[in-house]
Amino acid sequence: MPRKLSALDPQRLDNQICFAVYSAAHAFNRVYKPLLDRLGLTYPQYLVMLVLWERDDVPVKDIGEKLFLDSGTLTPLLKRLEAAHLVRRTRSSEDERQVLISLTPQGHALKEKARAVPQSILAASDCSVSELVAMKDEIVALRDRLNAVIGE
Amino acid sequence: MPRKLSALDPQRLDNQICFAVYSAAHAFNRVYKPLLDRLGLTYPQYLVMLVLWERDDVPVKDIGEKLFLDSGTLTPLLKRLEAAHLVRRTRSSEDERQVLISLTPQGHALKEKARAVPQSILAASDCSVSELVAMKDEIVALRDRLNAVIGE
DNA sequence: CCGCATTCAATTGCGAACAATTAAATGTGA
DNA sequence: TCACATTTAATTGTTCGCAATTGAATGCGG
Repeated sequence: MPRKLSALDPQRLDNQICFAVYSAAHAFNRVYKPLLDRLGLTYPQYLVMLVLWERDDVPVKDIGEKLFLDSGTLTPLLKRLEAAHLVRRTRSSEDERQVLISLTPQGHALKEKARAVPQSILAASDCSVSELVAMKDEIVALRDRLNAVIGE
Repeated sequence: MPRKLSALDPQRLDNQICFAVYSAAHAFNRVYKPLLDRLGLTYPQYLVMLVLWERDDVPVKDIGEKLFLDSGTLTPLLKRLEAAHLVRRTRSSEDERQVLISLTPQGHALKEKARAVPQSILAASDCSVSELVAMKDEIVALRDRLNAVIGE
């Protein structure tokens, strides 16, 4: 009978990388919360703003592809950003199916106020930049392998 | 003016480890979905079952500490597991404030049916066990450092 | 023993996340 | 041109996740 096999038991919570990732995501969320509260954003809203700060006037679909989110998540989220006067939602005239998301002046201005956020996160990570970059690349590679098997 | 600094821009989406973790968590969720559907569980419910398969008759608080979740999340989730006849919820007689969660026979039996899940995830990860263990340990260490700064 | 803080679960309200469906616009083939 | 499939958002319904509050049980100091 196994006695000290717990360190190898694949059915054990602490041996599962998925739980490590899951709980790390929540930990990030909790660290971000007070920083983003000051900006009036939730974390997913912050991600959308990051996308828009890189490229403005983007269809909902493109945002979804960048963030791996669908319209069921994005539509209400974008309506809240619109209600907060950070973005505008306009039907494309070329393709009436698309809704283009563009930044308002307030949305643009928020980028400056958000500049300190990544530094705060880096500090909370208590880790060198190079270590974080290496981890990030590994996690992204894992994510992409997982996403690859979704469509069989 | 910066031209090719995007690889260093800390405000760029793809440079943020938090987004890597966030999107990897969702990717795991999508891979788990079809596997857990067969067990009639969601991913957070599966995590609770993993805890209970390790130790039965646990107060809600202990489950919350293991999974970093609070009663606002766990109470309704546990009620759904109870409705599915996988767990029982009983007030502790020693301390009437506590609700003890115990497995039903069906709940116990589900552990066998769930045995194949970690292997499927490993296969989807397309990665050696030792690599995954190393990544897991790094991510857990990062998570614990993040959680450490929450309470200042 | 009593008053009071603490602990624990439950509740309420809001914002994701996603499956499934709907509806409108567009593209394509006969 | 017209039937039909595809694309794109929006909608509906269920489940998380958490902040804030509530209420009951417990523990502690005086």
